[in-house]
Amino acid sequence: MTSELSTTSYALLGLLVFDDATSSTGLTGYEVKQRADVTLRFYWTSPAMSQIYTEMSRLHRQGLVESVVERPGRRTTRRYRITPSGQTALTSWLSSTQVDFPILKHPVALRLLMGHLMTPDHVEKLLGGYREALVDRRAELQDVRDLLGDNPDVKFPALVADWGLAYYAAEDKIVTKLIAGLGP
Amino acid sequence: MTSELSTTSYALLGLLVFDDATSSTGLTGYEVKQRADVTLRFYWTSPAMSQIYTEMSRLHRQGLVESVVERPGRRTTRRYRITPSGQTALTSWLSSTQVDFPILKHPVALRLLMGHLMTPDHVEKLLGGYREALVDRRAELQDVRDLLGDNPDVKFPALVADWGLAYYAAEDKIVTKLIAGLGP
DNA sequence: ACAGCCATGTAACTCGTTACATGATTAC
DNA sequence: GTAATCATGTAACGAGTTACATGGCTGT
Repeated sequence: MTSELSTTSYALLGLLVFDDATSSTGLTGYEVKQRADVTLRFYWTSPAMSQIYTEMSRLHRQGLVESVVERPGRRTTRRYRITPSGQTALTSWLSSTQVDFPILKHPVALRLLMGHLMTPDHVEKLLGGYREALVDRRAELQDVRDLLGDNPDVKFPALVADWGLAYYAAEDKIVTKLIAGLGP
Repeated sequence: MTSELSTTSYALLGLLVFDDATSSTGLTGYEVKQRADVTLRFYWTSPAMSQIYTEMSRLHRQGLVESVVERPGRRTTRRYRITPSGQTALTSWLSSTQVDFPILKHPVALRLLMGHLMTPDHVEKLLGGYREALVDRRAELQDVRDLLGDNPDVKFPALVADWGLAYYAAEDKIVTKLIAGLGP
């Protein structure tokens, strides 16, 4: 019955697991998207709203999440919570599956490859623009990191955020050197 | 006429540009795949064979590449070369398009996020396994880098390869620290 | 003769996106 | 009252993968 799920499905299930720990009534699709935007976005992807909803129905169909419909006013809101079956599925995915090597889709590096078709000025602008974007990204992730603090409940998310921050720092250093060494 | 192409299309066009500089008769789809495997793979993706062929027909339909059919024996081989129109398209893509921030799909970081569902031993194995994979990857890229040498024709590919090597080195450092700091 | 590489393509399918469509609630 | 945010879903499409199907050429 539990046919193969995509990694993204498991990622979303992971978000629900964290919510579950806070013994809440669950998350709406909308809220799942918000969580994804501050976590998954940095080292996986934050799926589009439409995909979140499709993914939630899929998980529900497979019994990995349960949904409760709320009607506080006139609006219908559906809250999702992970089920014990979902917990099991997630844990077994964590332990059993072979872990793929990360995939990097780097438009800047791709363009730099063809640097001989650009003016030196243009190449420098390309890399400079990337550095700026990197600074912004890093600041966004730093905000997330600050939010996590040293709360032991989110020890691992904090570790991952630190990882991301170190990665952005390294990338910044590399690109700075790259720019400096362009002339000769 | 030149409707929007995907980044992957331009990446493949980029491979043909390098081949063109060597004034060859062009590349077969099969050879394009081989080139992609040693360059694009590290910072974009190396498309499946089937996609290479589809992409080549698309580029051909749009006049960005020309194809020559060879029949040395009984087998039909089609070689692709970039056209002046393709050169223009590539150059204008390089200068005009807004450059997206890199996308990282990191299965290891994603799993670490849910570290509280794993045993400490398992977490360590996860990260350790990643470090090993990283070493392999790095060696593969180093081979490519060595091939490029200091030939000025491939100055930019060499720069990008160096970038990749520095990235893998940084990642290795970060993960090593991460493993060391897991206990407390 | 047999393995392994060279070579090309189609078909079915999945994942994910954007566009479309709709409407309630909240804060100013 | 009106803009922003909350909230949910469907439809059409694109990009990319695996599976399928076919066969020539080369080295041992």
